Amino acid sequence: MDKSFDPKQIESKWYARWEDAGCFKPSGKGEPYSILLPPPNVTGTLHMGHAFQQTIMDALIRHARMSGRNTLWQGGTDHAGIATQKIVENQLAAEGKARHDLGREQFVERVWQWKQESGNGIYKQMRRLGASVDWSRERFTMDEGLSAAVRKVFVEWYRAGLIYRGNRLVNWDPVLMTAVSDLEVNNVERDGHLWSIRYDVIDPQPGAPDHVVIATTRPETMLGDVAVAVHPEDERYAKLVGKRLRLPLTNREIPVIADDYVDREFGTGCVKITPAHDFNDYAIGQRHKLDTIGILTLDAKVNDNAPEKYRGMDRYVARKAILADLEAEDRLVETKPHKLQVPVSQRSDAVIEPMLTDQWFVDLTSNKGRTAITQPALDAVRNGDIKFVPENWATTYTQWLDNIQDWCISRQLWWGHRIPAWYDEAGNIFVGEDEADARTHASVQPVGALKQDDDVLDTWFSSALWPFSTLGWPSNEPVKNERGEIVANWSADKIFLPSAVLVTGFDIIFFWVARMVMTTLYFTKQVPFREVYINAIVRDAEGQKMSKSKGNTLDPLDLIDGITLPALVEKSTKSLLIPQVREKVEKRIRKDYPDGIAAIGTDALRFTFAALASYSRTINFDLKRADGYKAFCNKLWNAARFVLMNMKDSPHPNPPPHAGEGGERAARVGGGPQTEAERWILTRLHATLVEVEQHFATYRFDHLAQALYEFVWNEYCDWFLELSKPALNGDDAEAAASTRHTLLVVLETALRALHPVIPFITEEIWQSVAPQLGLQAPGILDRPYPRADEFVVDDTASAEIEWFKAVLTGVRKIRSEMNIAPGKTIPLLLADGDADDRRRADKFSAQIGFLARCEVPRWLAANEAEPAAAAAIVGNLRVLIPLAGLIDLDAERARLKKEIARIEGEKKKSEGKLGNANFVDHAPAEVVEQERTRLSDWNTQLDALRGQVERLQA
RNA sequence: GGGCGCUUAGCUCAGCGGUAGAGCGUCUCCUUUACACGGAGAGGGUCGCAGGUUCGAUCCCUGCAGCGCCCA
Repeated sequence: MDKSFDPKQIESKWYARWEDAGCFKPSGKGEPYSILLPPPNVTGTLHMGHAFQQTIMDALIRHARMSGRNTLWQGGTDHAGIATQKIVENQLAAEGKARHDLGREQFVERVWQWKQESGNGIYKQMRRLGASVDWSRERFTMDEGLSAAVRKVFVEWYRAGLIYRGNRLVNWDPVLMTAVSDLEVNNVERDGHLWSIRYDVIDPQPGAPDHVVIATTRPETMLGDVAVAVHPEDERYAKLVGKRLRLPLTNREIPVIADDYVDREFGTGCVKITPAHDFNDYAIGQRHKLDTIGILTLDAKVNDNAPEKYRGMDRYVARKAILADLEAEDRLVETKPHKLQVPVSQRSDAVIEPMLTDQWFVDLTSNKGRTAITQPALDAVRNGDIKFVPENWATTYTQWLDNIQDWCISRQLWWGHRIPAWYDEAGNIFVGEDEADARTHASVQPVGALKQDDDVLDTWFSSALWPFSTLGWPSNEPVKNERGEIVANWSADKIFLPSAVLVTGFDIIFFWVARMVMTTLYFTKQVPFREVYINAIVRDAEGQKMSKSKGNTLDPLDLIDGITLPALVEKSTKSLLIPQVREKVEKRIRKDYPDGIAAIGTDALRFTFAALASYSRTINFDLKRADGYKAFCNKLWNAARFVLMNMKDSPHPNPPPHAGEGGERAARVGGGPQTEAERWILTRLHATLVEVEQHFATYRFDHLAQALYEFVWNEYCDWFLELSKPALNGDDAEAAASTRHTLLVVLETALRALHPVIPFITEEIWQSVAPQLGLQAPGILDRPYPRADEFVVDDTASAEIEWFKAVLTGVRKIRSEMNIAPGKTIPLLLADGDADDRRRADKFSAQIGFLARCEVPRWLAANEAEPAAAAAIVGNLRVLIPLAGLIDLDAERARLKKEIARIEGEKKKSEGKLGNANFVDHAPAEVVEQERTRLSDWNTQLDALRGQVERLQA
């Protein structure tokens, strides 16, 4: 093995070998355990969030696989309707073409081509991350099988009366020219104005107002006004209710109505009502049975319902014209600055226009829809069939479902699942798997030819079916891909439903999680998953959201492979079009990464993600932490080097010295480990594995990572490896052989325990370690995940080693604080102490000498004069380092006094507690007892320290 | 407006009723035969503020302040 760990060399080879050997396919044995991969969009490349999420999932699935479960983690991607269509449209635009120039068929063909390239990029990235997904069952939301599932669901729900078509107000993106989900609309605060406009009353009554003043942020919509509303209890306008107003510019007559939706405090208390272009107004319009007058075209220009002079104007141009005309008529009473919430499309940044259009909806709110779909989805979480982790996300889920609207599922796009509905020339609707099926189920005789609906379904409609469509539903036959390979077989694969856990971001609880629950419950009568682990959102080290325009994004591959500063600047700025932004981003990158990014490798990146994955809802990704875990990988690597260097050089060099098959079993049978150090490290291994198992069960990857980190570094490397050195080189051949074996056993076990988090390095090292133990398995994946109960707990041995560590630490402290050169061998005297101390000192004398760099410790004879010395206190034992030529008397006195002061403080605290009758009476007995023990320990130490100071005064 | 969360060492974060922790950074010493991506040690925190519950509060409760997210 090389002297230091080089991720590049080892990562390249293992993934392909694992995949070729079929390691990621279900074993067919054991209890099923599956994880649903949130299918990445084919549009993109993987970002830090994906890398984080996939690390978590991969750790879980590898753990389950090694634990003997029949695991399935199926690979796949999502067609991402709008986003993908937009990308290809942009490509066309660069060629000076629009999608209509190609026509639907050719355009879709072109998207498929692009999907092929892009999807492969994602798969490559996932492989670099080590994600152990089963690629042989790769699915795509638009492949034939999944499309069949979409048609089936649509048709069944339609025939069950749960899908309907209606002319309703929807969020319309006038740039992309499609409806979008309310979840894809951001309300952004913008600076605008509030205009007050005077509408005159027709035939005013004496004593009653002859006009009203309405306030609006969108004056152009007045062309579609159908009423003015006031609050029913507003006395100012009581006499006007039922009167008619003259709508300026159009001369239309509109009524004054009363509705308690109106906020009397806002503006003048009069609200113009435009049902065709505002959601609240639409609701009022429905209540009062008002007309709707749409005044905008689908690309947000004024249409023919408006006076001729405004027709064809863009909505904002029209606004200016209208304000000017109102001003000219002296109807503009006031203009003042106003902050308002503007709905902006996440997809195009265009301002959303509420628009009355014909769309398809899933009924989630009528009695029928609620009973069939919404309520079961709520119940599944409320009754615990599905658990959220952390559990407070269940609140988010249930509150959203409690206030849900019908789901608009149609999109005016070309890329997606075409809606399986046909219209005849009379406008009748025919729904079916295909045209023939639609005709078969027709309730009326079609008039003329049938024409299929032009629209496609919301992408989430197909994603919602992912839990079962990927397993082959609804086909009863094995499903094949275009290469003729079987990718799913519902009758056999349904054992993987429900999946064990869904790992996903909180931002798609509504989009995806809730909808999967709805569809899966409805069509399979099962929950899609038992648990939902909501992973944190990855932010930069300062907690800022990662965004390209801020220049704080990180590409996981750049962390893995490293990148130079110029390359990083180039790649981060090339897609930025605005020079100022580009400059800002470049500046930031030069400041944050003056030397570029050093390669840390996949394993260190994954370990970092794990270490950061607490229940917190964001993680701030700190490169410095990643560096620390790179060092951990190197530590592990070198520990393995040490172990292997110390193995004897022969074909079966280290047969287990104790009978038994597997290494870990050998450690506890037969002669058993010969030294206490071995029994101690095996005890620590047991404790670590107990912890690890809990942390897997509770998704506390941070604790999991820390437990393994501490075991490997602070126990195995810092102590066991060091303790093994004297044993390996000592006279006791049996102890040396046993130690050699235990070094291997613990290392091999630690590698397996770590494998789910850091797969590459553990496999690489394992390949060298396994032959030493005579293990026959081809790779670490074929080995079982270690279990705590395979290792014997020996508390006696642990106590011995803890004593040893205390002695050694005491000596080291003195050496360091007294500036004794680390290389210098010093004499060591032992004084006081009890029989145990004598026994232990005798037993560990060689190790103490070796690790403390001292002569063999010698007990002070009963009547021997004690030399001036620095002392480490271990219980009743004093470990003395004679001062002569080594230590400054004053420095040692100062050191002791400082220590005395510290312990006096602790003692006082203890005495305070025990002197408090309330504490002694009320606190649990064991707490009081513990406090008494502590006090007694403080006293022992103080006595020894004070005695030592006195001796030095003499 | 409704809901959720956060505030602990210089930085990034654990802990959550009984002796305040980790990684990185800082300081000192050391190129000791696994590792300088290392070793040995040190320093560093009135756990946001104010009340309350309790024998005891960083931890539970209430209020306040600041920060953030989601929904309307």
